[in-house]
Amino acid sequence: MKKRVVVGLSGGVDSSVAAYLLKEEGYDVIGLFMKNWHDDSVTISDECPWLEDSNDAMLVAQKLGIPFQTVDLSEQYKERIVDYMFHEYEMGRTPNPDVLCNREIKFDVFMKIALELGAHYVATGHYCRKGTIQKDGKTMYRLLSGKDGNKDQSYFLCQLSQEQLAKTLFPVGELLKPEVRKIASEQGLITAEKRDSQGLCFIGKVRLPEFLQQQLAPKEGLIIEVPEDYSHYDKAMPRFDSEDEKLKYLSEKYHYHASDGKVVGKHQGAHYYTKGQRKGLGIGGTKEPLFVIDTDVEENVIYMGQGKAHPGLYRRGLFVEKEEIHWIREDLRLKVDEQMQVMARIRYRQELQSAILHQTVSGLYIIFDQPQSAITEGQFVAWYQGDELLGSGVIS
RNA sequence: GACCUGGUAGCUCAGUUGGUAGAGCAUCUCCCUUUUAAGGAGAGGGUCCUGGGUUCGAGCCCCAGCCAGGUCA
Repeated sequence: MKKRVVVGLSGGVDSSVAAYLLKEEGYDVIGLFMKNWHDDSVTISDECPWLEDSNDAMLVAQKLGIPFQTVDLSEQYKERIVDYMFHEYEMGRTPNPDVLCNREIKFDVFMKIALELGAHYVATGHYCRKGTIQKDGKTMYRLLSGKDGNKDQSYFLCQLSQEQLAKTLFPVGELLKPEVRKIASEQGLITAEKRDSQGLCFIGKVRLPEFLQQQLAPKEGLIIEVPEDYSHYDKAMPRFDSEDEKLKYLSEKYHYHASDGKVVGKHQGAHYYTKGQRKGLGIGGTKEPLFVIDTDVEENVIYMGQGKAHPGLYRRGLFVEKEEIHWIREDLRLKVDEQMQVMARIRYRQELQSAILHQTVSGLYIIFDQPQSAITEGQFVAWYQGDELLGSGVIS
């Protein structure tokens, strides 16, 4: 009896090839396209993207001779992703909807539908790999980075669980992008030359402030430039009575006040902006570019610092609340006071950075060897050892 | 009131001994990228405060005025 796999066909080349490879391996493959969003008014691209994508997905399924269906998950998307997104921005944080999309939609709602269709596995076109390891007689699943270092998408799957991983296949993870395109081309798949998708996975490219204005009303506020020699930056590292105090100190955020700098302009809402941001503030006249170093949605003030090297941009550490700590490798979960040497990233495609995890009663501190630029609340930090993504959490 | 300094792209400024203007930042576009950022490349943009004058020719010299900042009574 052939094992059944439901492939999430997105209408792109990666999932197309994933479906092809599974079929070649002898699986009973079903193609399923999910529609997540149908409000085209906020997208930048001219045509209606999902219609074209679903059509391409269908043509690929036809070409491969596999059954094809479309499911409309836009309800669940709105509840679990879009609402969360607005809420996070409203609080002045910067969410990562695509990480949530995988945890909540593709590998939850979608996966359940697949299982109802009798599937043993769900497969996607993600560039990452799954491994297994036997431990105490149990099989543990490992999430490994894609072989194509340039396309590695393990970060987007950093919130998956063992249960989700158990039922998942990543057929293109061992391939490089050019190889995927070559296979698609050889098989005459219509998506072979199609551009890689970009932007939010469910909407595509949007102008963020415009998109957010649907629910977050503009309100004018001040932009303040904080000088490089702001008094709190060059404080000498104090002595600490305990390890906890030191961790706290290293991950502490700066708390600015309007009097800490000079007014350089106005903005239309602090919740439209994120730390590290350079474009879109419209303030010129400086020698070096201005970067957002903090946003205060309570006071509706944006703080900026001049130059890539501004001290306000950098911090040695960050904190993840206890209930936000997620271990894919549950067996490696740290106990209070334990530490672990890892490589970590605080956003997609950031080069991995050497860091040490410190588990405390209240949560997990991550202290980097090198100060990191624009550590941003709401984004996910993911930690690795070698190829393997061990766990992740929301930066608080 | 007198004197001084300055008024050049959206902003901050540079412009050599007079030969019809430049840099950074901002903006826009493209590239990169299934988050938000960042990063890379390119483009657009100027009645050189106004009015006279000198000169073959003035942003640069002269005169008057206007505006801004400062100094002195």
